[in-house]
This record gives sequence, C-alpha cells and structure tokens, in this order.
Amino acid sequence: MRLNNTSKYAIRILSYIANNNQQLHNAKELSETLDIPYKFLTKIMTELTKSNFIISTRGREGGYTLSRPTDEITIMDVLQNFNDIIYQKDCLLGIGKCDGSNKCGLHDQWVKPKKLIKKMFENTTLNDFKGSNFKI
Amino acid sequence: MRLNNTSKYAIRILSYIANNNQQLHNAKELSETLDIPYKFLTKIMTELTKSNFIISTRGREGGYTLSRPTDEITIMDVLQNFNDIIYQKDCLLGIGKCDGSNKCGLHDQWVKPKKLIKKMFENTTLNDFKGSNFKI
DNA sequence: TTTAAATACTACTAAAAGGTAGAATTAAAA
DNA sequence: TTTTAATTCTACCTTTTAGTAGTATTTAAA
Repeated sequence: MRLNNTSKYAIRILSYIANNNQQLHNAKELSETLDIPYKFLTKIMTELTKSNFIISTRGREGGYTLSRPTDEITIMDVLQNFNDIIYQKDCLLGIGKCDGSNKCGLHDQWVKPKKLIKKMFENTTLNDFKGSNFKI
Repeated sequence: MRLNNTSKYAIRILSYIANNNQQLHNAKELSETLDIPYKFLTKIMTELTKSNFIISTRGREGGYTLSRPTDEITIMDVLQNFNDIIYQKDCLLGIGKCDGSNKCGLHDQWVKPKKLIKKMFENTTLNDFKGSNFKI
C-alpha cells in the first residue's frame, strides 16, 4: 500500500521544478538537490520528456523545464504515467473486477477511502507545492 | 498504490476459513477453491501458522483452522504481519518521516485519506466476511 | 573548429516480490 | 507395521522494480 519509487521521484522532481520555474534545471543539479541517483534521474527525465511533462534542451547549457503551467499537471497525471494508480474497479483483493453487484468482502468498506484518495490525487496540482515550507 | 499479493492471498484464505469455520481445511482444498498456486499457498500457510493466525494439524487428515475467534482478527493484523501497512509517519513521497512540523508537499492532503484507510483496516475483522454474497 | 557540458540511447546488474521443486517429517488409516 | 496423505523445510527459479555503466548525440562557449 505505497507508491513505487519512480512515481515518488517523478512527483518530487516535477514539484521542485514547479517551485523554481522560469529556470532551466540540469540533471546534475536535480540529482544533487533531490538526492536521487544521477543515472536513475536521467532515465526518469527522459520518460517525463517523452510523456510531455517536461521539455528538454540538449547540448551544453541544456536542461529541463515544465511543458505546461503548474496548475495543469495533477498528481494523478503523474501516477497514471507511471502506472501507479488505483482504477475504480480494481479489486482490493485482486479477484478480477469489483463493483456493487459483483464484489469482494472488502468492497463496501473500500469505497470511501478509495474515493478520497482519487479525489486527492486529482485535485492536487504542481501549483500546490509552491512555497518553501515543504521538504523536497 | 496497491496491496502485495501475499497480503491479498492471506486475507482471502483467512476470510474463507472464517466463513467455513469449525472444519479443518487442507492445502489442496484451499488452493483449488481460492485459485492460489499450491506451493505458494503452503508457504503462506506456514507463515500464518508461525505468526499464530492459524493452527495447523500435521499428518494424514491434517489441515488448518483459525487460532482465534473471527472477530479477533483484523485486516490490519494481517497486513502488519506481511509488512504491508502505511505507518502514520511514513512519508507518501519517501522523504523520511513526515508530520505536522516537518512535512512534504502532499502531507496535508494525505492526512484524511490515510486516516480513513487506517480506520477501515482496523475496524474490519474476519467476522465481516461472513455471508455468501462475496467473491472468494 | 575544437572542446566541454549537457541530454539520450542501449544494455546491463542488483534487489525484492512472486512462485516452484523436491525431500523430510508427521500421524492416521489400511 | 506399512502406506498414504497431510504439513514443513530448504533451496531454488522467474518476474518486476530499482539502479548503474558506457557510449552516442547535441549544442554553445572558448
């Protein structure tokens, strides 16, 4: 019941850039600031570039920026990209699909928490990370 | 953001036994009924026996029963046993520990959903799986 | 125009989770 | 007392996730 490392790193990277927007950030800086292994970070950056969260500039003086305004990137978008979300009908116990008429023993209890989680991920954007009182 | 397979299987096994209590269930029956690979199931059963959720009887005509009344085993107990829970201070983004005074950018939004999840796992016992209208 | 500093690509290694194989042990039925 | 059917133990294999290595490509500064 936790996020995978790639998602966690991606969220932290994007929110850090959001918080220091209008600049180009290179992999070395991001890796050192966020304490993410350099080679793993560059791999994630390339994925984020391909999936259009990030625009990269190659060559000397290159680096990364956000591709869109900070309020147009939700946490849900990021998790979706790294295949780390709970789909509405995913059965918590892994017994196929789960809904009102065909449900596992935890289905009813799971409805509310699941909704709240979904809402949280959908309603939180990179904009919500602005401000300096957060760990990075 | 999902449970690991071992936890899922363990919950399904325990709740099935809870629902057919007062009998001895052997590994072959459980494996076939719940569609869990036999060898993996026996491994989980041995763990459940060692951690005192299950009492096993060895030898011919042996099998498994619950070690306690169904209302004394919560889902949280099971998840705890397979190291699959969210601890209160675990940071959702993996930046060490997280609390009111030292928090990540998702901390505040995460408080409510996390509480609901915890409550759900703590308040649901094997007793809640009784009845035949659930997938197994 | 060469060099330096950046991203991107390909391929690999390491660790964790999921799952399997086979033999040892146990205990009741035959 | 032998056989059969059950759990348990030890060791392994497979897949997925996490992370690393090295080289190729790109581009601006020197």
